[in-house]
Amino acid sequence: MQEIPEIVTSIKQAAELTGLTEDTIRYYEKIGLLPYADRKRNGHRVYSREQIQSIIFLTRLKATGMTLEEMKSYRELSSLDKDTVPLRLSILENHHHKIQNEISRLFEVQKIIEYKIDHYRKITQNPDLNDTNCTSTIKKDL
Amino acid sequence: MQEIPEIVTSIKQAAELTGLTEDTIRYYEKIGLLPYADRKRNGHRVYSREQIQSIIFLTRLKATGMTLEEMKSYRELSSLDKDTVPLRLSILENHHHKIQNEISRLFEVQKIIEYKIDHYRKITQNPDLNDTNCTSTIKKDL
DNA sequence: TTACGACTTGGAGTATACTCCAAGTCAAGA
DNA sequence: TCTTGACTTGGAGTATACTCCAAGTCGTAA
Repeated sequence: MQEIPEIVTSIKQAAELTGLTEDTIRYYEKIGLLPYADRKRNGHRVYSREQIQSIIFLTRLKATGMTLEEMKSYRELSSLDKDTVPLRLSILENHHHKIQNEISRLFEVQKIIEYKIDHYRKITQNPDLNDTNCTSTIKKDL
Repeated sequence: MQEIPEIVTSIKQAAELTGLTEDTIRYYEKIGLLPYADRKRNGHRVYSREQIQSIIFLTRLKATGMTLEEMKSYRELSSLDKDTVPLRLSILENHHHKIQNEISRLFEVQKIIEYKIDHYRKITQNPDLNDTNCTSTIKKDL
């Protein structure tokens, strides 16, 4: 992780720090996922360290399968008052739950893939094995 | 998981068994991800148990983020001869690797979310806490 | 025989998330 | 002053993965 300066003075730098493209950052602002950024006198965007960190957090949520709309709801609530804390909490809990399921699913598929890899390894290491036989076993679930 | 009959005689049933919609199954066949299915005399699609299982395996790969194009490449290789085994193997190994990374990423985000949930819980359980203080800590990375 | 329901086809339309472009502005250096 | 480069905007275009629709076919039940 790069050091994030106190103030980020160009969209290019913001893109580098967040891993998004400049276009994507502008797009996120356009659809209201990111708040309208402050501009310099010449109209160029400026970001505080906190803003950059909040963008990075969004990219993490995105990486876990949250849609832009869901992130938007969450962000909109975050900028409101105390009353929304239970709502924010439930969004996070909900998402936590989804990720847990996702992780379980991934582990299951991982096991299936490992089983297949094993079969293919056996075939390559022992070319005398009847391929028809092996692949048909594998082909059962492709 | 439902029992899969030896022969599945309607696309509706195939959809129920695989969790896809009828339209999606037709779409997959249209783009060549699924082989052209046998038809009854009236033109309706029929599937063997093995074909249903292979569709289910595809849905699992998809759930792990494999694109339709990647699945298509894999499937096309699977229907070819022994020479493609090393290739199939490398596709699987590659994907296995990707899923491993994905799982690590998910765990990391899970930790961040747990941290936030914790903070929000503290706020709700102790309403006397200065909210401004707490949310600002959280808001640092939104 | 006619109506009905379950399917068929090709093709158009949609949602999501970008990605690209043209035309314009502004500040700094030659 | 002119050019260059980094940005700005609104809007159009693209990729992926469906999703929907109109028109037609087939087999059974009344």
